[in-house]
Amino acid sequence: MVHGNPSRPRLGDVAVAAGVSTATVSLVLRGVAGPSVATAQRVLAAAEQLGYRPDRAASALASRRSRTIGVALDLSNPFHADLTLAIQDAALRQGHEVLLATVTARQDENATAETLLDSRCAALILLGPRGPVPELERIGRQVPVVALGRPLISEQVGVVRSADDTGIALAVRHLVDLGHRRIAYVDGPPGEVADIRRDGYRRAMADAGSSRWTRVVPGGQTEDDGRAAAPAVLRASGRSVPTAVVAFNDRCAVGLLAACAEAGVGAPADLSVVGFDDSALARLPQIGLTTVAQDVRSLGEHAVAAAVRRASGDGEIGPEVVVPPHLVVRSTTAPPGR
Amino acid sequence: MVHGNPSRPRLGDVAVAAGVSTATVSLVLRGVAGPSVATAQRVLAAAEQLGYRPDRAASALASRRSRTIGVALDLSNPFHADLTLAIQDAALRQGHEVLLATVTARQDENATAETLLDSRCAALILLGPRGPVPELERIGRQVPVVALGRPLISEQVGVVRSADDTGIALAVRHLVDLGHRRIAYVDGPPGEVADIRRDGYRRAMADAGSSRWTRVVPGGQTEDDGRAAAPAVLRASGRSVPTAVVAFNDRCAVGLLAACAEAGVGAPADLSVVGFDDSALARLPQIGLTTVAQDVRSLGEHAVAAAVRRASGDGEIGPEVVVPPHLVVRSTTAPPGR
DNA sequence: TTGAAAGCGCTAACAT
DNA sequence: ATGTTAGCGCTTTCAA
Repeated sequence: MVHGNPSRPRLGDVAVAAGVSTATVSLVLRGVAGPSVATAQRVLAAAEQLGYRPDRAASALASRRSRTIGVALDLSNPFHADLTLAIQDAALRQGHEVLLATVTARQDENATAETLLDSRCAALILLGPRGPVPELERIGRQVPVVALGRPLISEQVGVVRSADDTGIALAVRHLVDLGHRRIAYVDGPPGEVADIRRDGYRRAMADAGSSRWTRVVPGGQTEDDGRAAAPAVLRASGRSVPTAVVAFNDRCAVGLLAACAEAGVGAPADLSVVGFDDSALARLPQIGLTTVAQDVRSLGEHAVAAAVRRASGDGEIGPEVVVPPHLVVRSTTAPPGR
Repeated sequence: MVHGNPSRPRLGDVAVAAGVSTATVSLVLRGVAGPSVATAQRVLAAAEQLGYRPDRAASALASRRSRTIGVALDLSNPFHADLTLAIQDAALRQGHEVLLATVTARQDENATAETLLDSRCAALILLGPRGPVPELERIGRQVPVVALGRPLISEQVGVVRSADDTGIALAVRHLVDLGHRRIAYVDGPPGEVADIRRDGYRRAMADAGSSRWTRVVPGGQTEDDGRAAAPAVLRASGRSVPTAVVAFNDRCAVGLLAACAEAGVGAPADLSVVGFDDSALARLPQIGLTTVAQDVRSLGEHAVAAAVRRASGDGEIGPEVVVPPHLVVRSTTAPPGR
């Protein structure tokens, strides 16, 4: 880059301006005890006046650490946007910067993590990582890693997640309270998250005394998956058709809703539908999806805290953090018709 | 970070393994001519075998440049997600990495750009930057900057954008063809983009011979803004009520649609609505918004190309790139009722 | 074709 | 309380 970066001021420039050594400037700027108040003020003034900004790359190189937290997300997932915003906020409040990298068809989870690694992030937060555990552990051996939203047991990887089973139970209980008995569940993509939610569904149904009627329909995590699940949900006749459905997540629920509407099955008149995440999607007036809301703020806060704790190596690494979700009732649920 | 980063292999390690100097390894790995094919192969093999990955920070520090493109986006804007995905793809194809940073309530455009700058990005792509031009130029003096989606004239800032006026004209023409005459426009937030789209609306109306009836209603760029615009759109009685509306963007259109529906005004039966962007929002079956689609792929490609060109300093910087949009007709437009 | 050596901008002992 | 002096991992002249 021949580009005209009029070489921004460096530590040395500040040192000269303040009439001290670079070491002193470094100490002052990092708030390390030592320099006298007088020099500190001179240095601060000089830095301010020159518009000095430390070079993270150089700093990271020299100190073998950084205050940058890398986040790997899937931009096509609206819920990830919410999570990331929360993480960014929490990180800023805790004095850290955030760098994002997105998973795409061309750049898988691994490559995304590597990109972040190459930029010397102090720690990585992976949103809903789907790759094999050994893979995650491999990354975890190179840098502190926190998996957000995926339950897994590993020394190498920190975990922050919502209580998915509780969340599904809230949804089922809500439907049961409305009078529903035949409540189906549209499954998610293979993985621990789907396992927990599915189990949560089965247990909640059993707890509600409705264990005789359960139905798990194959689904997925995108709108298309939800759409594809519709026939299986609506199939069968008479009393065997569900009056309500809990979907793996909001996107899935939205696809399901669309397909049902096309089939002449309206929500909540003919079918109650509950989603999971409370993403921006669910909040759209046109959708108005009753859904299990994950506490995004708390998840972000804990994820950053865990990442920082692991990165600084002090204190206990601590067990996984499980955040309770809550139900948000909107307009896709109602008492069963007839 | 005391963390157990088992110090990944360094250039020196590869050099030792291959029995050459670090200088040679550096040359080979960067594909610089010089080393013989034989040494090159040995080096490549050694690097591969050790799982060597260059340290971007060190590399950037030493070479005073990087192959990382920083993108500043607003995660709460679904269209930005689409754009970013396209940019990521294009960058990868052109051999560059992408780092993202999001604008939030706490971290404004400026701070976001600085974060990216601190990580030594070779260039910045700002998605729909809203800050004052001098501000952008200040950043542009420090690093090559490309503004995506905002028309502005400046030596310091490259511009890649859609032909917004043409886009609006497509929308108006579509409505006119359907038989609409009273077509209103819901404005966007203050700025060049809104100016161009508004002018496009006025011109298109004039071209359609409908210049006598025009109406520009204050709006904005979020769902709430669209929602707030509804009363003004629906106000007035008799023949003075519009039969169709073009909104500044999809989010605005979606909010407007919701408010209209609540007021008993259905689309497209009572009112046709056209959005702008063709974001994921518009594609939702529940929304099915007729909208002006920006060519995301092309915009991303050009933005990256412009950023790289500016960063490498070779070739002409070139004028702004304007990409033609096209109309996507879905289900919120139809001939006027009655 | 290859290697030696001097930095890039910063941090971190170790001196003073 | 402050300065000196090595590096961090890489690139890049300049010599060989």
